[in-house]
Amino acid sequence: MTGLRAKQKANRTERILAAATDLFRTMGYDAVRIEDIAEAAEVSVGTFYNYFQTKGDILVAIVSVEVEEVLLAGAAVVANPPPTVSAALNRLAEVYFDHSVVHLSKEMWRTAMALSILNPDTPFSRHYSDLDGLLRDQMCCLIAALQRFGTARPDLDATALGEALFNNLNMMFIEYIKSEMPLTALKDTVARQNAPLARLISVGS
Amino acid sequence: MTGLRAKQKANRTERILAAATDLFRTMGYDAVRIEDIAEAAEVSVGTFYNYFQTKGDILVAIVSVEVEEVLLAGAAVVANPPPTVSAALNRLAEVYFDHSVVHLSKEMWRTAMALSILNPDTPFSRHYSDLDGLLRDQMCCLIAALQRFGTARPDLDATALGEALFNNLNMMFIEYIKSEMPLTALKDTVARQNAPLARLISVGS
DNA sequence: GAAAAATATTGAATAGACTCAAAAATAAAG
DNA sequence: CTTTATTTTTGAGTCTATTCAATATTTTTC
Repeated sequence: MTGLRAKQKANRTERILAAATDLFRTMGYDAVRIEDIAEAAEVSVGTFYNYFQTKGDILVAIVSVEVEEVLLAGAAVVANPPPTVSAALNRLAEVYFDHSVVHLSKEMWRTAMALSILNPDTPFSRHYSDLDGLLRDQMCCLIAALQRFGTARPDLDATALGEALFNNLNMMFIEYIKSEMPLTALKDTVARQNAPLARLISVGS
Repeated sequence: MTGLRAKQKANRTERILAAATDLFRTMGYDAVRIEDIAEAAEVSVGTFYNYFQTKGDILVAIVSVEVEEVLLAGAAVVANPPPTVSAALNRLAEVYFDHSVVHLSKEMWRTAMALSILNPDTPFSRHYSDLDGLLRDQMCCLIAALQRFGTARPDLDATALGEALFNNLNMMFIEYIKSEMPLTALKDTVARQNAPLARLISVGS
């Protein structure tokens, strides 16, 4: 694994990823041609396709890196949740949304999500879906944690609730990237949607 | 408006739609070229683009027709809901899913959903989003109806709940079309997710 | 009904994602 | 170090969605 080939392969993967990330961010996904990425990475078009199956593949790879960060940020919330159900749900949503929006434009998110639906069997799409699954699990863990802390009613299926709550977040995020909606409106809407559920889930409703 | 032009336009729209529907269903969306559709509709490629902005546009148009049927089927459930919250939620989900699956393959759904995310400003995408909004409203109406019937607790924000419940359905449907999951598994999963919420929403939980 | 204006059709041309057979680079064998 | 085998790179070529200037059709005007 220390052969010349392995080193060059790693190096090229990095160069292509870096070039694509930079170009996507500055010019937007659509405006970037494979030829541009290849040129910036000092590689031929054919080689690009040796490293990534499609143009979308590399975007999903880039987006996956972000989702991993979101996951990390979410773990902090789950480890130390706010004292009420409502605050906890809204806090996790806020952390998710805030982190999702730092490095990636709505266009990039739209494209990545669309491609992960369109082409679910590509390796990077699968990875993306896996990460999504982990986020969902995180929401379930949050509910379970709230139950352990005595904040949420213990007689409820934490998994079922977490899944539904996360799916709502996810769908609202899609709504957000599809529209001109500002981030604050997204958060407000989700908070409004979470409110009655939080009340019902709380101990002593 | 009864001019020759208007008649021909209507006729051509119909021919193109019919040709595309048939070809998409028999060969799958990807395998069909615009040229094929144009030929089958006895029209030139250029004319196709006079009637539909993109290849995806015509698919979204076809899918929208289905969504309109789903909407109609859902209205029947809302007008006459089952006697428990749980049964009502699951009934609506079942009606949605069953109708969605009759005429359209998973590939067609994947493509249509992906395109409506990717390209939200195209006229047909907007129409599709509007229909989605109506479905969401329908779920809200169902909750409100259950409240009127005394089945569901009246002290809850029916809109917020309906939105969240619908978004969960929608996200699970995306999961379904992305995977090999059979329809029964989709229904079971949604039923499991709805269960705790239904219990909480019901009068006298 | 002929001429002018408005609208629609057409298919050859464009652009860009993706492929693939030949060439080059690396590794393994002797 | 050569020779052979394996892996990788390469870019010209393919395929298709999409465009657009020329052509044709329909409508309007007189």
